Amino acid sequence: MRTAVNSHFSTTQGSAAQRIESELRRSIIALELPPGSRLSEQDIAERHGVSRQPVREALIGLARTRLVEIQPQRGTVVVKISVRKMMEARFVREAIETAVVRRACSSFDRQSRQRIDDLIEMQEHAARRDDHDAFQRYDELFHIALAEGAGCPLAWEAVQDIKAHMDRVCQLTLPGPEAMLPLIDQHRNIVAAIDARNEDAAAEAMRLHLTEILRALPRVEAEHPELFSA
Amino acid sequence: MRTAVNSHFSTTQGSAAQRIESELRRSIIALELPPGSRLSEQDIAERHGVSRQPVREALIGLARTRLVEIQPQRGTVVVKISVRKMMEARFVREAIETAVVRRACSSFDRQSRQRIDDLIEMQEHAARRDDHDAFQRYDELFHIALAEGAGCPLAWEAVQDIKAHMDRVCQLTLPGPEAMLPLIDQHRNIVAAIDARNEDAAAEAMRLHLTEILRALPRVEAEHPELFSA
DNA sequence: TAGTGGATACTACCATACAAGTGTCGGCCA
DNA sequence: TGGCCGACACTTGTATGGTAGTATCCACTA
Repeated sequence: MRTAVNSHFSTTQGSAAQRIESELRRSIIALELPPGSRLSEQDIAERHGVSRQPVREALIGLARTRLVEIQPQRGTVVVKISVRKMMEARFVREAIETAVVRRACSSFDRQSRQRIDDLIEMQEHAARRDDHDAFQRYDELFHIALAEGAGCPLAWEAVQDIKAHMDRVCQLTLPGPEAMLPLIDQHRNIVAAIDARNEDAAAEAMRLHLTEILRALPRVEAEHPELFSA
Repeated sequence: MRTAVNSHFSTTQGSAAQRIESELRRSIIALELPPGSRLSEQDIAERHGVSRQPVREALIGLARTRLVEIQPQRGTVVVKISVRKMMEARFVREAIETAVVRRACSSFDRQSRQRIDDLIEMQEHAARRDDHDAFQRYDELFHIALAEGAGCPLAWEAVQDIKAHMDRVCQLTLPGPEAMLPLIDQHRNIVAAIDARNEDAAAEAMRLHLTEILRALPRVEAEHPELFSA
Protein backbone atom coordinates (compact mmCIF):
# COMPACT_ATOMS: atom_id res chain seq x y z
CA MET A 1 0.00 0.00 0.00
CA ARG A 2 2.84 2.35 -0.81
CA THR A 3 1.97 3.93 -4.20
CA ALA A 4 -1.03 6.27 -4.11
CA VAL A 5 1.31 9.06 -5.09
CA ASN A 6 -1.40 11.26 -6.48
CA SER A 7 -5.00 10.24 -6.25
CA HIS A 8 -7.87 12.52 -7.05
CA PHE A 9 -6.91 16.14 -7.15
CA SER A 10 -3.93 18.31 -6.49
CA THR A 11 -3.68 18.19 -2.73
CA THR A 12 -0.30 19.48 -1.62
CA GLN A 13 2.26 16.72 -1.92
CA GLY A 14 5.19 15.78 0.20
CA SER A 15 8.06 17.17 -1.83
CA ALA A 16 8.68 20.90 -1.77
CA ALA A 17 8.87 21.00 -5.55
CA GLN A 18 5.40 19.48 -5.87
CA ARG A 19 4.00 21.73 -3.17
CA ILE A 20 5.28 24.81 -4.95
CA GLU A 21 4.09 23.60 -8.34
CA SER A 22 0.58 23.06 -6.98
CA GLU A 23 0.60 26.45 -5.34
CA LEU A 24 1.85 28.22 -8.47
CA ARG A 25 -0.65 26.39 -10.64
CA ARG A 26 -3.44 27.47 -8.35
CA SER A 27 -2.24 31.07 -8.38
CA ILE A 28 -2.00 31.11 -12.16
CA ILE A 29 -5.46 29.61 -12.68
CA ALA A 30 -6.92 32.02 -10.14
CA LEU A 31 -5.28 34.82 -12.14
CA GLU A 32 -3.44 36.01 -9.04
CA LEU A 33 -0.46 35.67 -11.33
CA PRO A 34 -1.92 37.26 -14.47
CA PRO A 35 -0.76 36.28 -17.95
CA GLY A 36 2.45 38.08 -18.82
CA SER A 37 3.78 38.07 -15.25
CA ARG A 38 7.49 37.55 -14.99
CA LEU A 39 8.47 34.77 -12.60
CA SER A 40 11.93 34.53 -11.09
CA GLU A 41 13.31 31.40 -9.49
CA GLN A 42 15.08 33.60 -6.99
CA ASP A 43 11.99 35.53 -5.93
CA ILE A 44 9.73 32.50 -5.62
CA ALA A 45 12.39 30.63 -3.69
CA GLU A 46 12.78 33.40 -1.14
CA ARG A 47 9.04 33.90 -0.92
CA HIS A 48 8.49 30.22 -0.10
CA GLY A 49 11.56 29.90 2.06
CA VAL A 50 13.23 27.18 -0.01
CA SER A 51 16.13 26.90 -2.39
CA ARG A 52 15.99 27.65 -6.12
CA GLN A 53 16.19 24.00 -7.12
CA PRO A 54 12.67 22.87 -6.13
CA VAL A 55 11.29 26.07 -7.62
CA ARG A 56 13.06 25.30 -10.84
CA GLU A 57 11.55 21.82 -10.98
CA ALA A 58 8.13 23.31 -10.31
CA LEU A 59 8.53 25.77 -13.18
CA ILE A 60 9.64 22.99 -15.50
CA GLY A 61 6.47 21.13 -14.60
CA LEU A 62 4.35 24.17 -15.37
CA ALA A 63 6.20 24.75 -18.62
CA ARG A 64 5.39 21.20 -19.70
CA THR A 65 1.69 21.97 -19.51
CA ARG A 66 2.26 25.29 -21.26
CA LEU A 67 1.12 27.37 -18.31
CA VAL A 68 4.44 29.20 -18.25
CA GLU A 69 7.13 29.67 -20.86
CA ILE A 70 10.76 29.30 -19.87
CA GLN A 71 12.97 31.47 -22.05
CA PRO A 72 16.50 30.16 -21.56
CA GLN A 73 18.86 32.66 -20.00
CA ARG A 74 16.07 35.24 -20.12
CA GLY A 75 13.31 34.51 -17.72
CA THR A 76 10.03 32.73 -17.16
CA VAL A 77 6.65 34.28 -17.86
CA VAL A 78 3.05 33.23 -17.39
CA VAL A 79 1.76 32.56 -20.89
CA LYS A 80 -1.05 34.70 -22.14
CA ILE A 81 -4.42 33.25 -22.99
CA SER A 82 -4.67 32.33 -26.65
CA VAL A 83 -8.10 32.22 -28.20
CA ARG A 84 -6.83 29.88 -30.87
CA LYS A 85 -5.35 27.44 -28.34
CA MET A 86 -8.52 27.71 -26.37
CA MET A 87 -10.62 26.65 -29.32
CA GLU A 88 -8.30 23.73 -29.95
CA ALA A 89 -8.39 22.74 -26.28
CA ARG A 90 -12.16 22.81 -26.28
CA PHE A 91 -12.20 20.64 -29.40
CA VAL A 92 -9.89 18.01 -27.92
CA ARG A 93 -11.69 18.01 -24.62
CA GLU A 94 -15.01 17.57 -26.35
CA ALA A 95 -13.64 14.63 -28.31
CA ILE A 96 -12.46 12.89 -25.15
CA GLU A 97 -15.34 13.60 -22.86
CA THR A 98 -18.09 12.81 -25.31
CA ALA A 99 -16.40 9.46 -25.87
CA VAL A 100 -16.27 8.98 -22.11
CA VAL A 101 -19.96 9.57 -21.56
CA ARG A 102 -20.81 7.29 -24.48
CA ARG A 103 -18.79 4.59 -22.80
CA ALA A 104 -20.45 5.39 -19.51
CA CYS A 105 -23.79 4.53 -21.07
CA SER A 106 -22.62 0.96 -21.62
CA SER A 107 -21.24 0.40 -18.18
CA PHE A 108 -20.86 2.73 -15.26
CA ASP A 109 -19.38 1.94 -11.90
CA ARG A 110 -22.03 1.99 -9.17
CA GLN A 111 -19.82 3.61 -6.58
CA SER A 112 -18.89 6.45 -8.92
CA ARG A 113 -22.54 6.89 -9.82
CA GLN A 114 -23.40 7.42 -6.18
CA ARG A 115 -20.52 9.81 -5.72
CA ILE A 116 -21.66 11.94 -8.64
CA ASP A 117 -24.98 12.74 -7.00
CA ASP A 118 -23.15 13.92 -3.90
CA LEU A 119 -20.76 16.01 -5.96
CA ILE A 120 -23.53 17.75 -7.88
CA GLU A 121 -25.29 18.53 -4.63
CA MET A 122 -22.16 19.96 -3.05
CA GLN A 123 -21.39 21.91 -6.19
CA GLU A 124 -24.82 23.47 -6.08
CA HIS A 125 -24.25 24.52 -2.48
CA ALA A 126 -20.96 26.10 -3.52
CA ALA A 127 -22.71 27.98 -6.30
CA ARG A 128 -25.37 29.32 -3.94
CA ARG A 129 -22.63 30.40 -1.54
CA ASP A 130 -21.01 32.12 -4.54
CA ASP A 131 -17.81 30.21 -3.78
CA HIS A 132 -15.88 30.07 -7.04
CA ASP A 133 -13.00 27.98 -5.76
CA ALA A 134 -15.17 25.25 -4.32
CA PHE A 135 -17.34 25.35 -7.42
CA GLN A 136 -14.41 24.69 -9.69
CA ARG A 137 -13.05 21.99 -7.39
CA TYR A 138 -16.34 20.11 -7.45
CA ASP A 139 -16.60 20.64 -11.19
CA GLU A 140 -13.24 18.98 -11.56
CA LEU A 141 -14.23 16.13 -9.27
CA PHE A 142 -17.42 15.65 -11.28
CA HIS A 143 -15.51 15.13 -14.49
CA ILE A 144 -13.03 12.88 -12.72
CA ALA A 145 -15.81 10.71 -11.34
CA LEU A 146 -17.27 10.49 -14.84
CA ALA A 147 -13.99 9.23 -16.29
CA GLU A 148 -13.38 6.79 -13.44
CA GLY A 149 -16.92 5.53 -13.52
CA ALA A 150 -16.59 4.84 -17.22
CA GLY A 151 -13.46 2.84 -16.45
CA CYS A 152 -11.06 5.26 -18.10
CA PRO A 153 -9.24 7.38 -15.52
CA LEU A 154 -6.53 7.97 -18.10
CA ALA A 155 -9.02 10.06 -20.04
CA TRP A 156 -9.07 12.51 -17.20
CA GLU A 157 -5.31 12.80 -17.12
CA ALA A 158 -5.41 13.72 -20.78
CA VAL A 159 -8.02 16.38 -20.11
CA GLN A 160 -6.37 17.80 -17.02
CA ASP A 161 -3.71 19.95 -18.64
CA ILE A 162 -6.21 21.22 -21.17
CA LYS A 163 -8.68 22.13 -18.47
CA ALA A 164 -6.13 24.25 -16.62
CA HIS A 165 -6.13 26.74 -19.46
CA MET A 166 -9.89 26.84 -19.82
CA ASP A 167 -10.24 27.43 -16.10
CA ARG A 168 -8.53 30.79 -16.41
CA VAL A 169 -11.28 31.92 -18.74
CA CYS A 170 -13.93 30.47 -16.47
CA GLN A 171 -12.46 32.51 -13.66
CA LEU A 172 -13.34 35.62 -15.63
CA THR A 173 -16.67 34.46 -16.94
CA LEU A 174 -18.37 33.34 -13.75
CA PRO A 175 -19.34 36.47 -11.89
CA GLY A 176 -22.12 35.02 -9.76
CA PRO A 177 -24.50 32.16 -8.98
CA GLU A 178 -26.69 32.99 -11.96
CA ALA A 179 -23.80 31.97 -14.21
CA MET A 180 -22.87 28.86 -12.26
CA LEU A 181 -26.27 27.27 -11.73
CA PRO A 182 -26.94 26.59 -15.43
CA LEU A 183 -23.72 24.59 -15.60
CA ILE A 184 -25.03 22.38 -12.80
CA ASP A 185 -28.22 21.78 -14.73
CA GLN A 186 -26.08 20.70 -17.65
CA HIS A 187 -24.29 18.26 -15.38
CA ARG A 188 -27.63 16.84 -14.34
CA ASN A 189 -28.67 16.48 -17.97
CA ILE A 190 -25.53 14.52 -18.70
CA VAL A 191 -26.12 12.16 -15.80
CA ALA A 192 -29.75 11.71 -16.73
CA ALA A 193 -28.80 10.71 -20.25
CA ILE A 194 -26.29 8.21 -18.91
CA ASP A 195 -28.89 6.75 -16.55
CA ALA A 196 -31.19 6.36 -19.56
CA ARG A 197 -28.32 4.68 -21.41
CA ASN A 198 -28.88 7.04 -24.32
CA GLU A 199 -25.45 7.47 -25.90
CA ASP A 200 -26.34 10.16 -28.40
CA ALA A 201 -28.18 12.23 -25.83
CA ALA A 202 -25.33 11.94 -23.34
CA ALA A 203 -22.75 12.96 -25.93
CA GLU A 204 -24.88 15.88 -27.07
CA ALA A 205 -25.42 17.01 -23.48
CA MET A 206 -21.69 16.95 -22.88
CA ARG A 207 -21.05 18.79 -26.14
CA LEU A 208 -23.48 21.51 -25.17
CA HIS A 209 -21.89 21.75 -21.74
CA LEU A 210 -18.40 22.25 -23.12
CA THR A 211 -19.65 24.66 -25.77
CA GLU A 212 -21.38 26.75 -23.13
CA ILE A 213 -18.25 27.15 -21.06
CA LEU A 214 -16.48 29.21 -23.69
CA ARG A 215 -19.53 30.98 -25.05
CA ALA A 216 -18.60 34.18 -23.28
CA LEU A 217 -15.01 34.07 -24.50
CA PRO A 218 -15.31 36.98 -26.98
CA ARG A 219 -16.77 39.16 -24.25
CA VAL A 220 -14.02 38.55 -21.71
CA GLU A 221 -11.42 39.02 -24.42
CA ALA A 222 -12.88 42.44 -25.17
CA GLU A 223 -12.97 43.30 -21.48
CA HIS A 224 -9.46 42.14 -20.67
CA PRO A 225 -7.39 42.35 -23.85
CA GLU A 226 -4.17 42.56 -21.84
CA LEU A 227 -4.61 38.94 -20.72
CA PHE A 228 -4.75 37.59 -24.25
CA SER A 229 -2.00 37.04 -26.78
CA ALA A 230 -2.09 38.64 -30.17
CA MET B 1 12.47 34.19 -34.82
CA ARG B 2 13.49 33.07 -31.37
CA THR B 3 10.74 30.74 -30.10
CA ALA B 4 10.47 27.48 -32.05
CA VAL B 5 11.45 25.65 -28.90
CA ASN B 6 10.11 22.35 -30.03
CA SER B 7 8.69 21.97 -33.48
CA HIS B 8 7.85 18.65 -35.02
CA PHE B 9 9.46 15.76 -33.27
CA SER B 10 11.92 15.12 -30.54
CA THR B 11 15.17 16.23 -32.07
CA THR B 12 17.78 16.65 -29.37
CA GLN B 13 17.30 20.03 -27.72
CA GLY B 14 19.74 22.56 -26.43
CA SER B 15 19.57 21.93 -22.71
CA ALA B 16 21.30 18.89 -21.29
CA ALA B 17 18.19 17.93 -19.36
CA GLN B 18 16.10 17.86 -22.54
CA ARG B 19 18.79 15.96 -24.42
CA ILE B 20 18.92 13.29 -21.76
CA GLU B 21 15.15 13.11 -21.49
CA SER B 22 14.84 12.55 -25.23
CA GLU B 23 17.56 9.93 -25.14
CA LEU B 24 16.02 8.08 -22.20
CA ARG B 25 12.56 8.23 -23.74
CA ARG B 26 13.94 6.74 -26.92
CA SER B 27 15.72 3.99 -25.02
CA ILE B 28 12.61 3.14 -23.05
CA ILE B 29 10.37 3.02 -26.11
CA ALA B 30 12.95 0.93 -27.95
CA LEU B 31 12.88 -1.42 -24.94
CA GLU B 32 16.63 -1.04 -24.54
CA LEU B 33 15.61 -0.13 -21.01
CA PRO B 34 13.04 -2.86 -20.42
CA PRO B 35 10.11 -2.37 -18.05
CA GLY B 36 11.18 -2.97 -14.50
CA SER B 37 14.70 -1.60 -15.02
CA ARG B 38 16.05 0.34 -12.11
CA LEU B 39 17.40 3.76 -13.05
CA SER B 40 19.85 5.65 -10.88
CA GLU B 41 20.40 9.38 -11.25
CA GLN B 42 24.03 8.79 -10.35
CA ASP B 43 24.63 6.11 -13.00
CA ILE B 44 22.92 8.00 -15.80
CA ALA B 45 24.78 11.17 -14.87
CA GLU B 46 28.16 9.47 -15.06
CA ARG B 47 27.19 7.66 -18.24
CA HIS B 48 26.29 10.95 -19.95
CA GLY B 49 29.12 12.91 -18.41
CA VAL B 50 26.89 15.44 -16.68
CA SER B 51 25.77 16.22 -13.17
CA ARG B 52 22.84 14.60 -11.41
CA GLN B 53 20.69 17.69 -11.73
CA PRO B 54 19.82 17.57 -15.43
CA VAL B 55 19.29 13.83 -15.13
CA ARG B 56 16.92 14.42 -12.28
CA GLU B 57 14.92 16.90 -14.32
CA ALA B 58 14.79 14.44 -17.19
CA LEU B 59 13.45 11.71 -14.92
CA ILE B 60 10.82 14.06 -13.52
CA GLY B 61 9.72 14.72 -17.08
CA LEU B 62 9.47 11.01 -17.82
CA ALA B 63 7.60 10.42 -14.58
CA ARG B 64 5.05 13.01 -15.62
CA THR B 65 4.17 10.95 -18.67
CA ARG B 66 4.16 7.79 -16.55
CA LEU B 67 7.06 6.21 -18.40
CA VAL B 68 9.01 5.87 -15.17
CA GLU B 69 7.96 5.88 -11.55
CA ILE B 70 9.96 7.83 -9.00
CA GLN B 71 9.76 6.24 -5.58
CA PRO B 72 10.98 8.85 -3.09
CA GLN B 73 14.10 7.85 -1.22
CA ARG B 74 13.93 4.44 -2.93
CA GLY B 75 14.69 4.65 -6.59
CA THR B 76 13.30 5.10 -10.06
CA VAL B 77 12.07 2.27 -12.25
CA VAL B 78 10.78 1.95 -15.80
CA VAL B 79 7.09 1.21 -15.43
CA LYS B 80 5.84 -2.10 -16.74
CA ILE B 81 3.37 -2.30 -19.57
CA SER B 82 -0.18 -2.46 -18.29
CA VAL B 83 -2.79 -4.06 -20.52
CA ARG B 84 -5.49 -2.11 -18.76
CA LYS B 85 -3.73 1.23 -19.26
CA MET B 86 -3.08 0.25 -22.84
CA MET B 87 -6.75 -0.30 -23.51
CA GLU B 88 -7.56 3.05 -21.93
CA ALA B 89 -4.85 4.76 -23.94
CA ARG B 90 -6.19 3.28 -27.15
CA PHE B 91 -9.66 4.46 -26.25
CA VAL B 92 -8.58 8.04 -25.60
CA ARG B 93 -6.41 8.14 -28.67
CA GLU B 94 -9.26 6.86 -30.81
CA ALA B 95 -11.53 9.55 -29.41
CA ILE B 96 -9.08 12.29 -30.29
CA GLU B 97 -7.89 11.10 -33.66
CA THR B 98 -11.29 10.19 -35.04
CA ALA B 99 -12.42 13.70 -34.13
CA VAL B 100 -9.34 15.07 -35.91
CA VAL B 101 -9.98 13.26 -39.15
CA ARG B 102 -13.63 14.28 -39.08
CA ARG B 103 -12.50 17.86 -38.76
CA ALA B 104 -9.99 17.32 -41.52
CA CYS B 105 -12.85 16.43 -43.84
CA SER B 106 -14.25 19.94 -43.47
CA SER B 107 -11.04 21.80 -44.00
CA PHE B 108 -7.53 20.54 -44.49
CA ASP B 109 -4.42 22.60 -44.96
CA ARG B 110 -3.04 22.19 -48.49
CA GLN B 111 0.59 22.18 -47.43
CA SER B 112 0.00 19.46 -44.86
CA ARG B 113 -1.94 17.47 -47.45
CA GLN B 114 1.07 17.53 -49.77
CA ARG B 115 3.41 16.57 -46.95
CA ILE B 116 1.33 13.56 -46.05
CA ASP B 117 1.83 11.97 -49.45
CA ASP B 118 5.57 12.33 -49.05
CA LEU B 119 5.47 10.89 -45.56
CA ILE B 120 3.50 7.83 -46.60
CA GLU B 121 5.93 7.23 -49.44
CA MET B 122 8.96 7.50 -47.16
CA GLN B 123 7.30 5.31 -44.57
CA GLU B 124 6.74 2.64 -47.20
CA HIS B 125 10.40 2.77 -48.12
CA ALA B 126 11.31 2.35 -44.46
CA ALA B 127 9.03 -0.65 -44.21
CA ARG B 128 10.59 -2.31 -47.25
CA ARG B 129 14.05 -1.68 -45.77
CA ASP B 130 12.71 -3.30 -42.58
CA ASP B 131 13.78 -0.18 -40.67
CA HIS B 132 11.64 -0.09 -37.52
CA ASP B 133 12.98 3.17 -36.17
CA ALA B 134 12.39 5.14 -39.36
CA PHE B 135 9.00 3.48 -39.75
CA GLN B 136 7.86 4.65 -36.34
CA ARG B 137 9.29 8.13 -36.89
CA TYR B 138 7.35 8.55 -40.12
CA ASP B 139 4.27 7.10 -38.48
CA GLU B 140 4.52 9.78 -35.84
CA LEU B 141 5.04 12.49 -38.44
CA PHE B 142 1.99 11.22 -40.33
CA HIS B 143 -0.25 11.66 -37.34
CA ILE B 144 1.30 15.04 -36.57
CA ALA B 145 0.65 16.24 -40.10
CA LEU B 146 -2.93 15.06 -39.76
CA ALA B 147 -3.47 17.10 -36.61
CA GLU B 148 -1.74 20.18 -37.98
CA GLY B 149 -3.57 19.94 -41.28
CA ALA B 150 -6.86 19.80 -39.43
CA GLY B 151 -5.83 22.96 -37.60
CA CYS B 152 -5.47 21.33 -34.20
CA PRO B 153 -1.81 20.74 -33.34
CA LEU B 154 -2.80 20.63 -29.69
CA ALA B 155 -4.55 17.36 -30.42
CA TRP B 156 -1.22 15.81 -31.19
CA GLU B 157 0.30 17.01 -27.95
CA ALA B 158 -2.51 15.28 -26.11
CA VAL B 159 -1.88 12.07 -28.03
CA GLN B 160 1.88 12.17 -27.71
CA ASP B 161 2.25 10.90 -24.16
CA ILE B 162 -0.31 8.22 -24.80
CA LYS B 163 1.43 7.07 -27.93
CA ALA B 164 4.73 6.59 -26.11
CA HIS B 165 3.27 3.68 -24.20
CA MET B 166 1.66 2.08 -27.23
CA ASP B 167 4.93 2.31 -29.11
CA ARG B 168 6.56 -0.11 -26.70
CA VAL B 169 4.03 -2.74 -27.70
CA CYS B 170 4.44 -1.91 -31.37
CA GLN B 171 8.15 -2.49 -30.93
CA LEU B 172 7.36 -6.09 -30.03
CA THR B 173 4.62 -6.65 -32.55
CA LEU B 174 6.29 -5.54 -35.75
CA PRO B 175 8.73 -8.26 -36.69
CA GLY B 176 8.95 -7.54 -40.42
CA PRO B 177 7.67 -5.71 -43.49
CA GLU B 178 4.64 -7.99 -43.75
CA ALA B 179 3.37 -6.50 -40.50
CA MET B 180 4.22 -2.91 -41.36
CA LEU B 181 2.83 -2.65 -44.88
CA PRO B 182 -0.83 -3.17 -43.89
CA LEU B 183 -0.56 -0.21 -41.56
CA ILE B 184 0.51 1.93 -44.49
CA ASP B 185 -2.50 0.80 -46.47
CA GLN B 186 -4.62 1.91 -43.54
CA HIS B 187 -2.98 5.30 -43.64
CA ARG B 188 -3.85 5.54 -47.33
CA ASN B 189 -7.44 4.61 -46.59
CA ILE B 190 -7.68 7.39 -44.06
CA VAL B 191 -6.31 9.97 -46.46
CA ALA B 192 -8.58 8.76 -49.24
CA ALA B 193 -11.63 9.19 -47.03
CA ILE B 194 -10.51 12.70 -46.12
CA ASP B 195 -10.00 13.58 -49.77
CA ALA B 196 -13.54 12.35 -50.44
CA ARG B 197 -14.71 14.50 -47.51
CA ASN B 198 -16.50 11.49 -46.07
CA GLU B 199 -16.45 12.02 -42.31
CA ASP B 200 -17.88 8.70 -41.25
CA ALA B 201 -15.56 6.75 -43.53
CA ALA B 202 -12.54 8.68 -42.33
CA ALA B 203 -13.40 8.14 -38.67
CA GLU B 204 -14.05 4.46 -39.27
CA ALA B 205 -10.75 4.08 -41.13
CA MET B 206 -8.92 5.69 -38.24
CA ARG B 207 -10.77 3.53 -35.75
CA LEU B 208 -9.79 0.40 -37.62
CA HIS B 209 -6.21 1.59 -37.81
CA LEU B 210 -5.94 2.15 -34.07
CA THR B 211 -7.73 -1.09 -33.32
CA GLU B 212 -5.34 -3.02 -35.52
CA ILE B 213 -2.27 -1.71 -33.73
CA LEU B 214 -3.09 -3.49 -30.50
CA ARG B 215 -4.65 -6.57 -32.04
CA ALA B 216 -1.58 -8.66 -31.30
CA LEU B 217 -1.39 -7.47 -27.69
CA PRO B 218 -2.50 -10.76 -26.10
CA ARG B 219 0.15 -12.62 -28.09
CA VAL B 220 3.06 -10.41 -27.06
CA GLU B 221 1.87 -10.49 -23.47
CA ALA B 222 1.99 -14.27 -23.55
CA GLU B 223 5.43 -14.20 -25.14
CA HIS B 224 6.95 -11.61 -22.78
CA PRO B 225 5.05 -11.77 -19.51
CA GLU B 226 7.99 -10.25 -17.63
CA LEU B 227 7.41 -6.92 -19.40
CA PHE B 228 3.82 -6.61 -18.19
CA SER B 229 2.43 -5.67 -14.83
CA ALA B 230 0.13 -7.95 -12.92
C1' DT C 1 20.46 64.70 -32.26
C1' DA C 2 20.36 59.89 -33.77
C1' DG C 3 22.89 55.79 -33.76
C1' DT C 4 26.28 52.50 -32.08
C1' DG C 5 29.31 49.90 -28.96
C1' DG C 6 30.47 48.07 -24.50
C1' DA C 7 30.01 47.43 -19.40
C1' DT C 8 26.64 45.73 -16.30
C1' DA C 9 22.95 43.38 -14.07
C1' DC C 10 19.84 40.08 -14.67
C1' DT C 11 18.34 35.35 -16.03
C1' DA C 12 18.26 30.17 -16.44
C1' DC C 13 21.44 26.33 -16.34
C1' DC C 14 24.75 23.17 -14.36
C1' DA C 15 27.93 21.21 -10.84
C1' DT C 16 28.89 20.03 -6.23
C1' DA C 17 27.93 19.21 -1.36
C1' DC C 18 24.87 17.99 2.17
C1' DA C 19 20.57 16.13 4.35
C1' DA C 20 16.99 12.74 5.03
C1' DG C 21 14.67 8.58 4.22
C1' DT C 22 14.57 3.40 3.03
C1' DG C 23 15.96 -1.51 2.37
C1' DT C 24 19.46 -4.85 3.43
C1' DC C 25 22.60 -7.51 5.74
C1' DG C 26 24.90 -9.26 9.66
C1' DG C 27 25.41 -9.84 14.48
C1' DC C 28 23.11 -10.57 18.74
C1' DC C 29 19.83 -12.56 21.88
C1' DA C 30 16.16 -15.69 23.58
C1' DT D 1 17.68 -22.15 15.32
C1' DG D 2 14.35 -18.29 14.72
C1' DG D 3 13.46 -13.61 15.41
C1' DC D 4 14.83 -8.94 16.51
C1' DC D 5 17.80 -4.87 16.23
C1' DG D 6 21.20 -1.70 14.62
C1' DA D 7 24.85 -0.15 11.38
C1' DC D 8 25.55 0.52 6.61
C1' DA D 9 25.00 1.35 1.69
C1' DC D 10 21.95 3.16 -1.34
C1' DT D 11 18.43 6.11 -3.01
C1' DT D 12 16.06 10.69 -3.87
C1' DG D 13 15.48 15.53 -2.10
C1' DT D 14 17.48 20.13 -1.08
C1' DA D 15 20.89 23.92 -0.63
C1' DT D 16 24.50 26.71 -2.55
C1' DG D 17 28.15 28.39 -5.67
C1' DG D 18 29.65 29.26 -10.14
C1' DT D 19 28.99 29.70 -15.44
C1' DA D 20 27.22 31.24 -19.75
C1' DG D 21 23.97 33.65 -22.19
C1' DT D 22 20.78 37.77 -22.97
C1' DA D 23 18.79 42.42 -22.54
C1' DT D 24 19.31 46.95 -20.80
C1' DC D 25 21.33 51.17 -20.08
C1' DC D 26 24.69 54.66 -20.74
C1' DA D 27 28.65 56.79 -22.54
C1' DC D 28 30.57 57.84 -26.85
C1' DT D 29 30.69 58.96 -31.80
C1' DA D 30 29.26 60.59 -36.47
